[in-house]
Amino acid sequence: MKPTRTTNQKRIILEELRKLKTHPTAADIYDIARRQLPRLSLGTVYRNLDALTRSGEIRRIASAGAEARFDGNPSQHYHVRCVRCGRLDDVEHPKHDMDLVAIQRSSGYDIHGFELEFFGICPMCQSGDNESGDWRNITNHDQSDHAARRNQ
Amino acid sequence: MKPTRTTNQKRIILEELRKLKTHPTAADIYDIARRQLPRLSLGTVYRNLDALTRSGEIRRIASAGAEARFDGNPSQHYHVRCVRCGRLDDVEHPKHDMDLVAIQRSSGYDIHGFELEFFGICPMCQSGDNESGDWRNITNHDQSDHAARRNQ
DNA sequence: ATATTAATCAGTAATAATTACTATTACTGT
DNA sequence: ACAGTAATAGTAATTATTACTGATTAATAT
Repeated sequence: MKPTRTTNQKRIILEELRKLKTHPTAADIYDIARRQLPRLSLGTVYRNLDALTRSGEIRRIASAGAEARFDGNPSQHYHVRCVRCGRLDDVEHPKHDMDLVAIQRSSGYDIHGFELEFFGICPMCQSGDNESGDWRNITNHDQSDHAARRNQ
Repeated sequence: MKPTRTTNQKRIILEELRKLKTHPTAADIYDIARRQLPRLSLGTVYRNLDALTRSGEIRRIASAGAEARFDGNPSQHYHVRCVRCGRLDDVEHPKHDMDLVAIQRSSGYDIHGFELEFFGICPMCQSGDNESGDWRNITNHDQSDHAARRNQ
């Protein structure tokens, strides 16, 4: 019912995202995929990332107010985010067995799943120069760092 | 070292947020607080919500690409989000004891805490008209619903 | 109480991420 | 080959959030 053509653009976006161990933004993927598709448009990247997320082939990772990150590995696993620089890593998953049924009962929601994200200071920032205090107890990037990462 | 004055604006923003059981956006709080402070500026709302979040008096709730939500209850508890309409509720917390030390060891991060968010379809959307399929397995609002909620 | 002064504010402009729009391109089925 | 339509590139628009500037105002010391 939902038409879904496998276009070159979609295929390459998915391939490139799967190659990465990191969790890039839409703009990151745009930069990378454009090496193979010079005429690629950013809108196409967003559209395909949405479609791939909806079909469950990738995951869209929630983050506070900042840009969305994408994860080529759709299987259940968790993340750690650095509250200083915004870095996002996978985490060895302790395999938590949430009682989704109980939550379903108490909330009335039809529960599909859950997201678990740890936050703290990454190794680089621990040993680092970044003198600024904590920023948004739940995440968010240091503007300058982020800009730097993006413009390199 | 961090100067923090108790202004009328900050006090009322905090009071109003605490009164609410819901998890409003900055714009929602702006609308509400303006009933007492007609000259209030949206920038002031953002600035104070940031400050309150940093001081730990409130919580900022993240979601990918969507607006930030704020929670007047800073104590540890979890949320459910409706993937159709974006509604966000508190959840009876099963009191999970995460082994933060283990994650700290395996990740190298200095872990401060974690976020746990469930997602699914809220009661209203279950019994509802909303025919659109799932939208972003991790959150995000149905535009029209959201606009409607906002403009009422 | 009053003056001082630096934090905060209102108002507005700017930024950044994302989405919407439109004419064109390229699959797909006949 | 051709019609029909999904998807695209390019661009404009929208939305949330942040930055800036001159005016206020809460805290502090007189």
